[in-house]
Amino acid sequence: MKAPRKLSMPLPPAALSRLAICYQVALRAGEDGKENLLSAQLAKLLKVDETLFRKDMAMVGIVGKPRKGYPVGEIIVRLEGILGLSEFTNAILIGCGFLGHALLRYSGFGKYGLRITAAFDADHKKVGQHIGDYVVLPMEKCRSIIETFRIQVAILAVPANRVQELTDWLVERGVTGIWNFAPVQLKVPLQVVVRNENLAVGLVQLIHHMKSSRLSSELEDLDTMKASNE
Amino acid sequence: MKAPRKLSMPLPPAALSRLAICYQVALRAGEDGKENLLSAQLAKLLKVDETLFRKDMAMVGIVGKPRKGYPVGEIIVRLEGILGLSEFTNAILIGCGFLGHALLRYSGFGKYGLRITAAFDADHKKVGQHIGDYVVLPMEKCRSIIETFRIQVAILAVPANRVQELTDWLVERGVTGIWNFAPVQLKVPLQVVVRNENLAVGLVQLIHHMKSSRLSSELEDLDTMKASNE
DNA sequence: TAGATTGTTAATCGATTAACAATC
DNA sequence: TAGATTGTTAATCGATTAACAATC
Repeated sequence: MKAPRKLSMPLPPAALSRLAICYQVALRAGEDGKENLLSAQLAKLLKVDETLFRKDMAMVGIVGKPRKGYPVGEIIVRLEGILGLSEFTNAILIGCGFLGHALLRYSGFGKYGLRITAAFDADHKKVGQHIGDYVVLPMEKCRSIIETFRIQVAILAVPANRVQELTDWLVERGVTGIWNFAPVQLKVPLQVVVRNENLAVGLVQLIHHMKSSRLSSELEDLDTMKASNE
Repeated sequence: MKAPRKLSMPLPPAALSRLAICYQVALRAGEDGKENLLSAQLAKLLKVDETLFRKDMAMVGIVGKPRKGYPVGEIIVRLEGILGLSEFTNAILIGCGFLGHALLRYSGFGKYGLRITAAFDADHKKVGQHIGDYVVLPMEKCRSIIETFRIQVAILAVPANRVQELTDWLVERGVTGIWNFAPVQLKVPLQVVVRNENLAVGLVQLIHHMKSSRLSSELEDLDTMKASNE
């Protein structure tokens, strides 16, 4: 067996997202009482080739047994380590509009190592409002919270025209990770990591896939017609 | 010049998401009154190599002028065609919880060719509620709306344990595109296109990037220290 | 004209798949 | 043992980058 990669060695981004999904699937299978999963099953769910899936497992040091498959428990434990889910990361959320609401109410982040420490909004009408377990704080408090809790990550659910300015401010105050929900490409210094959650990209992909798959099935129909004429 | 690809020829997925982002950036630049953009500027925003960006432009038949750059107006018009944003797609939204709320309130989908025709919820307590321009309808109405408006796309913001069953039902009724916001890998027939908007994947990527970039900067520091000792 | 910038072809790189060996 | 399934090495494929030519 080849040595699995070290804990913090960066994983190829494509592999990383497959592993994140694999973790989800394994969690769910564990809840259903499954103890082992075959690479064929998992690969089908993830829509990847079986071989690729096995390579991913090998890469993170998860070993399966021929005829039994991969142990669900070990997938979960290993991936928690590799994906960095076992240590908590402190985050703040800024922007308590409808999207901010939804994010604050979503209880699933904890499972992925993210703890939302506080929620802020620049709109004083929103300050003081209760959202789930949170009370919306004014931006004036933001600085001290960042310092006190050593906040590393900011989740930005603010309007597109505010987000760059806000980002600059946060970066100056030491935030090194931005989870950006506005459809804007942020300019940040090299040491800051930005992840854009850009719904438009998803939407474009969906529509484009639909159009091109419709087209290709029409072409197949044509082929079939031709073939049946011959 | 090489011939640009035909309208519905499928684009490589990576290129597709770059183009979607490019479209966003161009829209914004247009609003700011910019008439041309240099490949260097755009590439920097998209965090890709300039050459790659130019290849993307060439692929969709957008031509720039040396020393002037690419015309913003043409980027917008061309990409609207290529990305399929000029024809409308009818969609329904199912699940009017906090996330569903946020999606219904978000007015930006129209710009990307998606029209949300109606919103549904299985919970009768939610039925009748007003959310933005919508009134929540009961699932019983879903079937007739799908037929009447020839709905192709369903946006699913329902709990994870319901989403597969709902998907099966929708697929039987002719829906061919699913925009899934639950963290579940859906099983669908081949002709159905699924796009998962999986926040966990984004979160894992963000955290992993932060950890590995922190690590690599520490390694650099070590290198610098070594170098200065020599 | 010279220089900046676009456009294209060739080289590289990394990710995926195919083929096969190892193991239960 | 035979057969199914995992694990690994080699081959392929596609995407990105480098080098350079074309153009304003």
